[in-house]
Amino acid sequence: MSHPLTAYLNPQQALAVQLPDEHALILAGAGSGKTRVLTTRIAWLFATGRVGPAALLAVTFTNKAAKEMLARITAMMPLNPRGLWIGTFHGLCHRMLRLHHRDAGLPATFVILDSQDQLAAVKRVLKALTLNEERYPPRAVQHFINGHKENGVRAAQVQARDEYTRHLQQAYLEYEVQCRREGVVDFAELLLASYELLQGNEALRAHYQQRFKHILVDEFQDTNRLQYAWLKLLAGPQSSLFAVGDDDQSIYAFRGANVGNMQDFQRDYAVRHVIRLEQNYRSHGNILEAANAVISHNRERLGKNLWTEESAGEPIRVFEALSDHGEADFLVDEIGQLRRDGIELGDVAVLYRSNAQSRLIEHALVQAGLPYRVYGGLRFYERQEIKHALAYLRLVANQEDDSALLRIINFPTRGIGNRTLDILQETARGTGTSLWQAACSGGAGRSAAAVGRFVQLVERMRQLGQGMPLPELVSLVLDQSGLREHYRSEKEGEERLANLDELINAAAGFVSEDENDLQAFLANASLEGGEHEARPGETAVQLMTVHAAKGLEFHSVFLTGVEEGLFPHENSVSEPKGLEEERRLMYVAITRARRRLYLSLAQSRMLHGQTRYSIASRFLDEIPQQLLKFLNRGYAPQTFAAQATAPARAQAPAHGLALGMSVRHPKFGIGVVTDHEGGATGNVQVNFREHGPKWLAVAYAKLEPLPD
DNA sequence: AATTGTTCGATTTTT
DNA sequence: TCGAACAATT
Repeated sequence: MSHPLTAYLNPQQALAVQLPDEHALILAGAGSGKTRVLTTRIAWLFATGRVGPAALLAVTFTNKAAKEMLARITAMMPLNPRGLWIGTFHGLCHRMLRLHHRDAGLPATFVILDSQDQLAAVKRVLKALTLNEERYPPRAVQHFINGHKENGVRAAQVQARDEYTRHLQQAYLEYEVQCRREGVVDFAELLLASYELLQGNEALRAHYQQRFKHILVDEFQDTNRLQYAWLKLLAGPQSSLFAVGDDDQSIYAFRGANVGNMQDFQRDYAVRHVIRLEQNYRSHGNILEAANAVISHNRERLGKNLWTEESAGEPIRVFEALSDHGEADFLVDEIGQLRRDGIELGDVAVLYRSNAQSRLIEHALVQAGLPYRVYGGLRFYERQEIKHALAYLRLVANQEDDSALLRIINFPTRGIGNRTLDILQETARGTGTSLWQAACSGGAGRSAAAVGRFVQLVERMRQLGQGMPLPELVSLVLDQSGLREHYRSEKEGEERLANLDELINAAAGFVSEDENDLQAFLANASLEGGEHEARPGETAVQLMTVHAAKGLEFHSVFLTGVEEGLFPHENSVSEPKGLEEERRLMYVAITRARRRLYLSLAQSRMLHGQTRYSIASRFLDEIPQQLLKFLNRGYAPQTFAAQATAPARAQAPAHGLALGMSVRHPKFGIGVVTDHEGGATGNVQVNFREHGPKWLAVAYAKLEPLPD
C-alpha cells in the first residue's frame, strides 16, 4: 500500500516518509538520501491531504539547503512558495519578528546586523564604557554576548562572580541598550527575541502551535540550545516534530551546536519512531569501510553503519611527502593525471583542516596552470564597497542606525573628522539620542556645515526614494553619495565599481514578499551574505576546508595534511570531546568522495614561520590497512617532484637522533624528533602522538629510533 | 588623509 | 612566515 511518491525509495526511506503524525527522529548517514526523505515527506504530507501548506514549517541552517528543499518540493507538485514556512532558523525568526514587531518590542524599521556589524557595535560599546580593548578583546566580548544569547541568557541574568565577568556583563548590558536605541538586531537576537516573543505571549504561542501541525528540522545535530528551545515552544500538543540529523556529522560544537539535543529530543518527547538511513548512494565500498572504521572509535554515538550495493572500488591512496611543498607538487601531478583521464576538474576537491594550508596549494596550482576555486572567501555582501552602499540604504531606512551612520558619514571623505565625530557622540550621549539626531541639531563645531550637508544628502535620498523602484533607489544612492565617483578615481576601483553595478542587479532581481522593498532587501543582504559557490558549469578544482565540504560530494577527493597536530588539530586533542569532534570531521571528509580518495601528509611543514615535523595522523592508523594503497611506501624520493623542493633532512647530530626521525619512548610511546640542543649530552624535543611535545635528556631517555 | 611602519597572532564558521 | 589591523608619520 505505498504511495507513488515513495516508488523510488528504499524501505527505510519509505518508512520515514510515511510515518504517522507523531514525533520522529531520522538518523541519516552521509549520502543516505536525507534531503530526499525530507522533501518527499513534505510532498507526501501535502499530497495525501494530511496538512495544507500553511500547517507546515520546515527549518534548515543554510539558505542553500532551504532553497534546495523548496526547489525539490515545487518540482514534485505545484505550490505557491509564498506563505510556505520553509527557511533557515534565522530567516523564519526574522519573518515572525517582522509580523509581530510591536509585540516583540521592536520598531517597524529594525535592521539586522551581520557579525561584522556586530563586532563594530561591540567596539563602540567598549569605547563608551572605557573598557580596555587589550583586556577585553572585542571578539571575546562578542563571543561572550552571543554565547549567552544562545543559551537564552539576557545580560541582567548573567552570573558574574568575578570582576572580569562583571565587566563583560556590563558590556553586554550596554550593548543591549545600544541595539535597542538604534533599532538593530544581531543574528542571535533574531532567535532569542522570537523565542521570548512566543514565551511571553500566550495568545501568539497558541496561534502558532495550533497552526503548525508538522515541524521538520534538517541537520538537527547542528542545533544549539536556543534553537531547540524555540522548536519546543513552537511545537504544541497537536504538532509532530520530524528531526533529521546525523550525530556522526556533528562538527560545529565549537560554535554552540549541541548534539545532545538528539538524545534530549528522544527523551523529551518519548520519541517512538527512530529510523536509521544507512544505505549510502554516494561512495564505493572501500571508502565507506574506511569511514565506518574511523568513526567506530568514537564512544559517544547513537550508532549507525553505512553500507552500499556498489562494489569495493579502488583502494584509498596514501601519499607521504617530505615537505608541504612536496605534498602540493603531488597534488598537482595527480590532478593533472586525473584530468587526462577525463575527470571533470569541478568534480575534484582538495580538502584541508585549516585555511592556512590553501596558500601553498594555490601557488602550486597556479604554477601548473590548473584552474581552481577557493570556497569561503569574502562574500558579496561582505565586501567593503557593498557594505558602504548598504550603510547609506540603512540610514535611509532608519536614521537611528548609528552603526550605519558612522560607517559612511565621512566616506567618501567630506571633511568630517574624528574631532567632529567626538562632538557629535558627546551630544548624542548627553541627550540620549542617536548620532543622526545630534547631527540634525547642528552643534558640530567648525564642521557644522559639512555635517549639515551630510544630513541634507541623506534626507534628499530618503525623499527621492519614496515610491521609487528599488534598483533606481540603489543607483541614486550610489551617485548621490559619491561612492561611484570615489571608486572611479581609485586605482584598483574597477572591480569595486563592477560590484556596485552588481548590487543594482541584485536589487532589480530581488522579489520581496514585503510591501517595504528596501527593508526586505536589507534584511536579505544580512541574512544571505551572498553566495560564494562555484558558478555552475565552471570547471575548476574545488579547494575548501573540511567544514565547508560538508554536504558536498566529488568524484575524487584529496584530503591533505593528515598529520598529528594538524588533523586532529593540536588544540583539540587535550579534551576527549575535542578529539571525537575531530574524528567526526575526518568521517565527513572521507565520505565526500564518490570514487577515489587520496590521503596525503607531509613529514615537515612550515607553520608560523617555523618548520614543524609531524607524524601520520592517528586517524590514518584507524583505517584498515587492506583498504590503503601506499603510493610511496619506503619511497624513493628521487621519483617524486617533491625532492627538488623538499629540504634535506637535518644532519644527524652525534647522538644519532635526527630532526624528523620517528622514535619510541618506553613511557610516552611513539613520537617524532622536532628539536635538539647540546649534542650527545644535551636534550631533544620529541612530539609524542599521545603526550604532545616533551624535552628529554638524550643520555637518559631510552629513545629507540624507528624506521620510517 | 594617505602612506608607511609595527605589532600580533595563527582551527574550524552560518546566519 | 605572512597577512591583517592598527599606530605613527608626512
